[in-house]
Amino acid sequence: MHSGTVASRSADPKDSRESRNGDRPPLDAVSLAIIEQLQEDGRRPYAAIGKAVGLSEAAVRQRVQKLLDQGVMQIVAVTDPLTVGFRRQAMVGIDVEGDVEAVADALSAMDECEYVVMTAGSFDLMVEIVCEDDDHLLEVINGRVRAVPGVRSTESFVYLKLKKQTYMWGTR
Amino acid sequence: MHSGTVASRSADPKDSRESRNGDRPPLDAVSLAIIEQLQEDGRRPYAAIGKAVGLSEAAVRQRVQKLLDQGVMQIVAVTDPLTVGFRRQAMVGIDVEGDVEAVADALSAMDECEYVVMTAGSFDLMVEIVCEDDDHLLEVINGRVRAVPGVRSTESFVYLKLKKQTYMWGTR
DNA sequence: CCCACTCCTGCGAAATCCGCAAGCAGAGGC
DNA sequence: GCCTCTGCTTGCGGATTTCGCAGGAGTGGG
Repeated sequence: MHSGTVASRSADPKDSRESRNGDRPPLDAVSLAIIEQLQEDGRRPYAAIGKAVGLSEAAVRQRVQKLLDQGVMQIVAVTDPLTVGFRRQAMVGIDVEGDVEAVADALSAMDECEYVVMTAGSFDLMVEIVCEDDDHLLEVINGRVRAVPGVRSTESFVYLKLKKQTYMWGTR
Repeated sequence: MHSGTVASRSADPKDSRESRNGDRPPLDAVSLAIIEQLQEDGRRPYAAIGKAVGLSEAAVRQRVQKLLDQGVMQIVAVTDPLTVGFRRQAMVGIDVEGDVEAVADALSAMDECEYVVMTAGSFDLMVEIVCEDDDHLLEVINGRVRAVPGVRSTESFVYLKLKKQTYMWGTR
């Protein structure tokens, strides 16, 4: 991932956020510290986290549970797609006519779209696509993405090599 | 995140992969199933995973440990950057003259660059940048990214709204 | 003042983690 | 055939962690 919006409930497999994100209280320093701990190791025990942030084990547990319930945070395994059998990835910039959000929703519904963001600039949308092989990628981009009503044009950037990927916000 | 390369050791805070990714054995079906379980819930107990994938608790424990050690998988907390105080994000497409990989390495060294990928197409690199505010973003893009030797030109796509973000490869 | 609400602490009971040992089965080298 | 290596299983305890619940402290409303 990237940075990004997070599923509103951890049980929910997909996540297309409807609500604005600015509606929640800004998150206090202690919760930030807890998140940092879990960004280093998602399985770190609550007691250890408590020791690090100055809270009891039970308090940490309650905070973590709330952060998960609120969808502020998810604890998940992340992998390198290449080692898991997805050999072709691409970032696709999309030019839209009409309702950009509607197009974004349509793209979000596709399994192959891992990441959908509305942007300012010469593209209205940027979409990351993860596929098994070239045929699959071609089918998704030329067959399905371009077929979405409102998509005026697309430009693809096929991934050659992933150089960096982190999850460390808050840690700086 | 996105899809992406993963740190070669879970202890390592940053990750700029040097090794090719195709060098590892392709990962068997059972490991895939374990990863799927942990993508749903990074804290799921080993016994529960074992029940789901048809392995003993001890075997799951060994497999997970190996996957972590090998850097195939990481278990981490992921958040919505907006709720954690990073209000400006952008995808930046970069045109490079000379050694693309060297530029990628230089960008990877910056904390604000969350995601760096070499691409084919009208950009040589795509970089995701996470910042606190507009001033910070401006400073990073115009001050630091453009200053990297070999960067010929950049094009920025400021994030307006994140619509989707998942971590579910293998789950399809 | 009292009530409701939130957040924390402390404490047992239950579950999980973790290391270890012994045994078994399949793959490969020779 | 024999040996080794790898990986899984079963079983076992002890240390650790999780989890639910009772209780206290602080805040704000009526």
